[in-house]
Amino acid sequence: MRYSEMFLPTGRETPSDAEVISHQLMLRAGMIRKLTSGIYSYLPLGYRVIKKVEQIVREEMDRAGAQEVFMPAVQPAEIWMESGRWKMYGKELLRFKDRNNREFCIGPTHEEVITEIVRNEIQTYRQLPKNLYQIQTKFRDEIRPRFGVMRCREFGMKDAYSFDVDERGAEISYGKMFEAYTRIFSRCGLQFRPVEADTGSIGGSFSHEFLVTADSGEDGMVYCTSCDYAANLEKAEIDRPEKYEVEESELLPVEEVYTPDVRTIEEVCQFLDVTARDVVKTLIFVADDSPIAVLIRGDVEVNEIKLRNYLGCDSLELATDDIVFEVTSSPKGFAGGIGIKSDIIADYSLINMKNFVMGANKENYHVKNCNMERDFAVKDFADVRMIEETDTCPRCDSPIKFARGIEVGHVFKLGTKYSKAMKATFLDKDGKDKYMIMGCYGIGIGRTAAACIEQNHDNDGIIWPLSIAPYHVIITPVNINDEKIATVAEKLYADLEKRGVEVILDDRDERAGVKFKDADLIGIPLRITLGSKKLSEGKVEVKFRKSKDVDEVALYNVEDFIVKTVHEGLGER
RNA sequence: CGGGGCGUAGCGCAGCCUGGUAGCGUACCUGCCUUGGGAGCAGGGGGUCGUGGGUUCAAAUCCCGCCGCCCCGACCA
Repeated sequence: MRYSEMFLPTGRETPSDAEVISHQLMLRAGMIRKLTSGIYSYLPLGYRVIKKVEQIVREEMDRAGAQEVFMPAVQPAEIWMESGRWKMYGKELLRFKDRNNREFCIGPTHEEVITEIVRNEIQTYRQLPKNLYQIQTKFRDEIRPRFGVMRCREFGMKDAYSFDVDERGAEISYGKMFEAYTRIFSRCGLQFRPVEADTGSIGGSFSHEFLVTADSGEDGMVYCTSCDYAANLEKAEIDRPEKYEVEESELLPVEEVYTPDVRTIEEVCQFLDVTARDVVKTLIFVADDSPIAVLIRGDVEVNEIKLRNYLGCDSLELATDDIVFEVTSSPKGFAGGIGIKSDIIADYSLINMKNFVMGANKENYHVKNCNMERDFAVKDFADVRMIEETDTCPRCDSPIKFARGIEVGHVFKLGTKYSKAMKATFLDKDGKDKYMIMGCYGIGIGRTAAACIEQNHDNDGIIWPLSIAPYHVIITPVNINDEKIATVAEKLYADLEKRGVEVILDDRDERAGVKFKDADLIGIPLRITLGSKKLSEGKVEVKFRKSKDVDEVALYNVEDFIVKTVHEGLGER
């Protein structure tokens, strides 16, 4: 395409409302424009990238045996009521009524629709397994959209759904998707890591997130320095410690101490001259309307996801001040295990604690030398804390490390959650009706492109890998008014297009510097610079955006050189 | 939903405190000049100052309501 004819509004200035680098660069490179909060248009350059990502996704999904479908964005409330999610999904589900006052939503995901299709059309095990996918616009009314296209409300997503006759089959389907995802993100030129993840509101038995490593990522992950264990921070397990008796620390008598206005762990430590490891903090939660006390060592944090999973509750939140008063008979800051009016769950971190400090359930008092069993009863011990960098790998006990990442893909083994709720059954070999075992698999398309920019940019702009670059090559004639240069540029442009190379001819009557800046900003992997001096020697320059290397190539050879470089870069032939 | 900030030309911002002809940079148009990393000079076009009301002789500026956007938190495949 001729640059002069393109709709490519690039900008020199960084838009003030863009926080992360990918958002800034997508705006500056004329890839996207915001319509309203969390809702973006893709301009031609951006849409070309999206289509490249989609194409890679299609090829790898098809290779893995999945088939593409296209489902409605607008969905009737009935199927969501059937699955139980009309109530569960909350405000993120955008709901509305049609002219007949019937309720609808805009699909944030398509488990209900696909299950509705499959249950009607599949009767026997002979028709299974099946894996169906689509690439479609989703809508999730995010509480706070941010980071441009990375966390927005309307976004393009590939979602796939597998249906199997048994657990074993479902695991094979899951494995195929896992492999396909690995290929997809590799082909997109991303550095990523699959990590064990929580299943969240989608539900199901286990899942992996594919996180693109980036400091700007919203997800924390932990990985083992020795084995291949890696998990989302909110999922990362912590082993139950061995119980051991320490001889010299015999149980001391309980002692109530006056601690006026001493509420936080920090204040308690200072006031009583102890460390946070000697203190137990007591948090009151409300799980599905009933209060529960969680005891945990003072220096570590409660992992609410783990707690929610352990309790098996739908809603979980920290108790309000009045509920705290009801349960502990004291204002916030003095809660403890002794005499509390609720069940107590103790984190594993308490197992070896003796003679610890705790709130007294009495305003302005704490208790020293508390001990479990002797002083109060714990209903159960559980792993409900956030992992720390000083912990060790739950699999092999080696040191672990933390990193941040952008979630670009998520695979779930759903089991029968939806097939049961929506009665998706098939007739098995033994003549009995059985529920299909499902899996679901998502990839955020726009987010994948944004993640790629987070990982591949420099001060001058984006650095696309060839596989998803909007164009492979940009031809930059230093002076379009120089007839010789213009002629060569035109011929090279036509020849490269003929060979199937995606090429921009920067035929604008601009100074060279302007063209260079734009070429760098939009991140085209290869630039052919045509200047009069080199041209008179029969040479042109080929500049590599990523390495900044410049190759001098003979004019007669440049077409082949480019074709070869592009093919090699795309991993062809 | 709680807290904070912002809304003035396509973009980035000043002006507001202390009311009195709406400005700067950039981008855009015309001409000259220039042509290997966002040149220079001259001339020019473009703004209901988010919106509704109030105060005032007079409101971008002061007061009240509303809307939008951004940030922090809570929340979230």
